[in-house]
Amino acid sequence: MLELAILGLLKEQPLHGYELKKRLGDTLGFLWGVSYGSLYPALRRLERAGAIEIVAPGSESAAPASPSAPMPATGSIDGETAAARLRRLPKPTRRTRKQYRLTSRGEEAFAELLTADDAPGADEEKAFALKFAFCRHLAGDARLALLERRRAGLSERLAQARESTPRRGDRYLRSLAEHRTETTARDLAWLDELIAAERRAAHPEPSQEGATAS
Amino acid sequence: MLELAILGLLKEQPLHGYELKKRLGDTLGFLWGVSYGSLYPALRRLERAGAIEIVAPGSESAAPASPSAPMPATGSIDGETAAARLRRLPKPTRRTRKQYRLTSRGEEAFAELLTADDAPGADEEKAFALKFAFCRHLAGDARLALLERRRAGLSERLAQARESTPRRGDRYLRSLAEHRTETTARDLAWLDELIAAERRAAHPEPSQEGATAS
DNA sequence: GTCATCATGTAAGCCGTTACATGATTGC
DNA sequence: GCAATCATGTAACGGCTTACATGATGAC
Repeated sequence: MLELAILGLLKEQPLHGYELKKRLGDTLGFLWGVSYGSLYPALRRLERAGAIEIVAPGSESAAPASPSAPMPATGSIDGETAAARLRRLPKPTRRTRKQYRLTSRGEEAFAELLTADDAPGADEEKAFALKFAFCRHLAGDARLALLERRRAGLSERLAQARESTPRRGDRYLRSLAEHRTETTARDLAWLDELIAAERRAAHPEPSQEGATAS
Repeated sequence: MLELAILGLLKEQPLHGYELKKRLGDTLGFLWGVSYGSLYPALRRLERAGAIEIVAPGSESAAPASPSAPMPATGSIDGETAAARLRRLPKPTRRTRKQYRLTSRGEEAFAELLTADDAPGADEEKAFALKFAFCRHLAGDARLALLERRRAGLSERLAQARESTPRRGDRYLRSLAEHRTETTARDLAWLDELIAAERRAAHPEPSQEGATAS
């Protein structure tokens, strides 16, 4: 899971650990928080596995123009602090940091992780969310497969819930189960929309008028 | 977490590990699956801590009439198998099993776990769901406090999401974030209903007609 | 006597966490 | 020089999983 996230972010641009952690919390933050204690070991694992490599420290200036956030996006900071922050712009010449870049092996690994359907149970939720967050890197059919696999899982869960839920337990437990069932149903509806959109994108506008058959 | 679930189930009736696991998957199954590898060690921990104790093997027949599922609830089993299953009814005289029962220390521990507000982050979701599932054992005000703590957490999360979500990322990431925001909003609405219901139950029908002031 | 089920447990490992230790760079 | 921030790492531990090992009981 963590490795998928790392590879996904590094695919966009080379980063060092510290920055990586910030991005992780920044763009995928709503999924989960990563700590250095797991991030750095993960980076070393990935490096040993040949999925990522350290960018030669000399080629730092060769990096392409930063694709996002040229300004620090001053959120709720008072003017003074913001000004101070602008004054000490990073001046990107830190020597000790290790910039990592995805290798071609890493690209493969990323694609595999993104395509693999991991065993059900466990974090299914998070696993799907993470894959979905990166699914722009998938081909149309693979993306559709991902969505439909998830759809199948949710659908089964919903069926089970509908079958065994309503009776058992006290009023709180029932309310909880009911709420969860509703949530699952909504997730399913969301997925259906996504799938429909993908289908539309795949073969655009096959019917101008007339037959609406399957 | 696991300990709370165990104590909660044992509060209702004495059970042995194997049965406990079944109940866990049965009534709380939608929360998570427990394996023997964690269940049995947990039972030993709880026993050593004095929260539960083994029921004297002689007093087995003293158990009250089984409160639920007098029939095995034959789901999708063909007639033959079902009949066979009925024929070999448990005849509850297994010698090797260890029936556990909650002690008064266990009652206290359960109450504490149910009342404690565990540090944010982590599984917040599951932690709340579990507590809520057992919240019939709480006094009205404590239950209200639980709901309101959760409400506060969700509310903050929603605010954060609304602030930082909409811009960043590609269309998939945005769709995901949006869907999650909606889900959070619905969770919040659900909680509001629950809280309102609790309030109504606490001081019932203060207004017959006229003033609807706060 | 053999198989399925009931029942309890241990060992190894995964995946992450917190807390701690260290050091470079920069602003003041 | 001092503090804040940037940056990397290690150690210890937590909680849970899978896989394995063991054995009692009852149906046939």
